[in-house]
Amino acid sequence: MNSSVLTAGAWQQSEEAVVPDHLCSRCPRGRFCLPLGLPLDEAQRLDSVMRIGRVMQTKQYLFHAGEPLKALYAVRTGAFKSTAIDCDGYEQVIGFQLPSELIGLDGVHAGVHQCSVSALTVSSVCIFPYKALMEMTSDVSTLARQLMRLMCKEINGNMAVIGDYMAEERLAAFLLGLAMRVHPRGELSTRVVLPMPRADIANHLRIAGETLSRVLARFQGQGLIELDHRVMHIVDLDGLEHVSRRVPPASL
Amino acid sequence: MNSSVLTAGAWQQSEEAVVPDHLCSRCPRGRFCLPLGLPLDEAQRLDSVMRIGRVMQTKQYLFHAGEPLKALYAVRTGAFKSTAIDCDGYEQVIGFQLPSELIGLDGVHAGVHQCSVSALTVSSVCIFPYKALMEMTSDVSTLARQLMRLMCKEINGNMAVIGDYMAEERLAAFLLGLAMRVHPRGELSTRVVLPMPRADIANHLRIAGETLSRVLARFQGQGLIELDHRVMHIVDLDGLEHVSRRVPPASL
DNA sequence: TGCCGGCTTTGATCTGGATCAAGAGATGCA
DNA sequence: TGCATCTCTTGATCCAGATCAAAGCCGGCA
Repeated sequence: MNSSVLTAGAWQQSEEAVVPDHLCSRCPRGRFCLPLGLPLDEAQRLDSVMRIGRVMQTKQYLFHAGEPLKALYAVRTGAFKSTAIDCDGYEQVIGFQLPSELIGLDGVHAGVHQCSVSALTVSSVCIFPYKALMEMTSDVSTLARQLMRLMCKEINGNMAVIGDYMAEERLAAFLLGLAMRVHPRGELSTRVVLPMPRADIANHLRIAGETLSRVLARFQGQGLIELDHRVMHIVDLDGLEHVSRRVPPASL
Repeated sequence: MNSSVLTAGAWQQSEEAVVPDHLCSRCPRGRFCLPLGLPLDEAQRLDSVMRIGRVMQTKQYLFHAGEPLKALYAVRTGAFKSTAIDCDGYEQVIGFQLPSELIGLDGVHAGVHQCSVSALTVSSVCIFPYKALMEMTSDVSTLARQLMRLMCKEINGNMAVIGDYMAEERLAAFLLGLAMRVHPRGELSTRVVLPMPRADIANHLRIAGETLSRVLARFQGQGLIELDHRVMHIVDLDGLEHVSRRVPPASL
């Protein structure tokens, strides 16, 4: 066993970390990733299925919409965005995936991916070949339940984008959501590195880039956040939560 | 067997019809209602479970949000609306239910209804006590699959309300959706009686009542529809579809 | 028959956010 | 090191739709 110990945040975002070993049952993220809730012996069965993906460069695609579902992926390091093409041919940013989050559920229903997923920064993933995973679920019912749970979460997760909230509410909810997800299942972190460009955030929230920029400036003026390029500090958590109050929590 | 024969539209909307008998396996709507796709012998098993509800008066509630799920309901005659209360205490119209459509799926997940459902006109329903229904699904797998199908449909059905479509697109999609649903699974009917007041439509589509009124006027001016109070004729189907083109079909 | 209270339409004005336009930092590359 | 490009911010203007306000219109009821 590798003796290096990871601190809670060591593997998050841009701070690359050496993973102690390549087993779900030993992974420091494991408690919050696909093996969440699995008893140790079942988590160990995941080890035999999981493979480590090659390092992915910025803008490199994990898969494209229309391709058959071959595997599910868990983000190991970095960040991804999933996009779809709308009926007028414009790209829609469906969502972002941070470390320990699952990618590929969009392809489960039809067996074909509905979105394209690309890396926002240098990133890496764990690969769970879908066929092998499904074979496991038949006798590991906890895993099946966990997959269902993650699907529901995915469905709910996009609630903030829908509804007719205004730009401030959407953005506040989005920033809080990110802050919650940086430490998965841990408490909210007040320092967040935004791994995506402004344009992607604006697209995802369905507001113009200019509006995003202005609302961010307003939030800073109101002392809700401090922002230096991609690095955000949440200064007034309660204030930010109050702005987003109308948007349902949408997270689990 | 009752010898009276119903024409395709006889039971729809305000035209009250005598139902030949009170069995799912004999019901003229059955082909498009809960028993859809069930082999005859399994449809007959539904008969033993189904009960006929009393006539419901306008504005009378079928159930309220927060009440435990006791039964699923199929609309027999009339129309219903389902509503929820948002975080500011305002009523949100979630959707409308027309004859042969199922009511109560909102309570399946939590065992407690998430919406309140009330009659828009004098209406009647078929009642399927949930417990008995669930006991059936365990050995009638077709029924379980049908229930899943209807749930997915319900989830998809509200897609038009989300997304950032403009008032014209939303409304065109809504009117087309109604026209499709009046003859369930049959072809679209060009004459539709809107069973709900304008205010409910506006609330559901998240536009102001005044905007709704103006867009309806515009549609008439453009020769897309003709409208006399609650009675709508679709004049230019292709035109209406073109206006709604950006909104995903959302129906099955 | 005439009045009252819901609905629905129509008009005037206001506003959040989009769009257009231009400048200011960053970042990359030769 | 300097130019080109991309990203982000800031300012000006425009527009869809909300809001405010005031009629019509209809059905119910005394």
